Amino acid sequence: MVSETMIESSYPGSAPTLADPTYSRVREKLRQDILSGVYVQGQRLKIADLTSRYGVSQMPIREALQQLQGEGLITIEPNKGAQVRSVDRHFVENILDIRRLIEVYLTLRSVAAISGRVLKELWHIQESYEKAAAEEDYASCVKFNRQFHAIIYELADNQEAYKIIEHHWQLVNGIRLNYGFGRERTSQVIEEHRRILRALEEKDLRELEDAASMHCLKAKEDLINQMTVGK
Amino acid sequence: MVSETMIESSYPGSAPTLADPTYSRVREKLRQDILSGVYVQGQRLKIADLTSRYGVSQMPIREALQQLQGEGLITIEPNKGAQVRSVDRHFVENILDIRRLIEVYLTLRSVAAISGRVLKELWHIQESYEKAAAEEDYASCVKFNRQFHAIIYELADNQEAYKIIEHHWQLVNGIRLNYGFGRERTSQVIEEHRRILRALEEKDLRELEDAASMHCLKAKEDLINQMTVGK
DNA sequence: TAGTGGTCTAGACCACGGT
DNA sequence: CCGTGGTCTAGACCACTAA
Repeated sequence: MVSETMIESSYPGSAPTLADPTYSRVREKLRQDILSGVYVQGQRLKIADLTSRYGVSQMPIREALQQLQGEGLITIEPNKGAQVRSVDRHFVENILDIRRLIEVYLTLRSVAAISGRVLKELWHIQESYEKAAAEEDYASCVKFNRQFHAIIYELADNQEAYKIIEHHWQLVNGIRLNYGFGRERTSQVIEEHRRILRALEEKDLRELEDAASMHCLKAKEDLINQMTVGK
Repeated sequence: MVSETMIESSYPGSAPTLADPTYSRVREKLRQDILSGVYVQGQRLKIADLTSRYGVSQMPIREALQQLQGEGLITIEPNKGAQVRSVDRHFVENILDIRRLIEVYLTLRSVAAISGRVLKELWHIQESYEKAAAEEDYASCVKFNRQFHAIIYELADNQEAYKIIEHHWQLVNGIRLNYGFGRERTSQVIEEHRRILRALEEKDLRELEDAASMHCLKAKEDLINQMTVGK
């Protein structure tokens, strides 16, 4: 019997668990490799190569590739296989434009369902964010930021739209991991979130739309900036 | 029953190379069955049942289910399998709201890349649409409508956004197959397309935004109306 | 014509959910 | 504890692409 060597499970003898199946590990490894430039733009990802490199069979490789295609990191052309897509400025702008459309829409829709209890929860998360920011604990910042928006978006009662956002999250997150945040981004985020919260409290739709839109535009600006600096 | 024209490739523009693979046939059959009410809302779709019903193994069934989940027709919960989702008013509104956001955005963005040659082509398609409408050839209407928007959206240079639209197209199309169009919808579409074309010619962004938005809103209104009548 | 991709079968194993 | 879902392997076949 051939033992699994290239990609290891948590411990010897433990089969792939639901939490961490093989295709998931392959996907994460591939995402990282693509974003950090191990594969050059346009490079073909051959199944045979990947199976031997990772020591797994076709299926998990295919699954991982499909998912990465869904994120937009690679393209799969029929009968030609997978190609690494260049994660360039234009591509990132495209993604973030879509995010902005949907995030503004969801934020506006959330107003109808917002309650005092939810507002209190949001302010509490905001507080945690600010604390984490002060301690330069950026991992927590990312977590609280996600929670903040997740709560709002779930109130908007459009699961389909929310799924699209979620879908792009991993990708943007992956890019962030490579390029980081701008120095003053966290303090900007704090201000922007506060502005959104105040508009939510007042149920001022015009202000809320502008606040949410600006929040996305600033995020886009920062990420694009980090990418050009990082190069 | 179902005409050959409705069976199309997943990739717009390229002909299906393989004679419909198994997962594709299963997917189409399932989509039709769900939309026409063979399965009741919330019903579990068990793999074992489906494999014996269609006489194929697990893989193509899984593939089909995954794709239908992507369209939103079913939900897949971890360790609980697939459930039929109710294609109700709320769900359809959610989808069409997203479409509207993206379609308006793409239409506005296309302005920068529009040329006299493209405009001529669009007017030509519009002419074909009107002719097909006069002859009550609705299959052609659907085709020309799709071409009309496809040309505009491709000019907008945001493949990611376009993919989202394409993704929902099959679903909306499937719903249309079951409920049809409102009696006067085609003549409304003609007027709406003409308005969009005129705004494109004038490069009047404000008018264009309104025209595109209204076009989507009217389409949504019509579909929702057909669904409530059809019930 | 060889290489590669796309799909499918058959069988195996583990993990989770409800009886 | 059994049914079911989720995943993986191994091997096979055919279609398409490119040399």
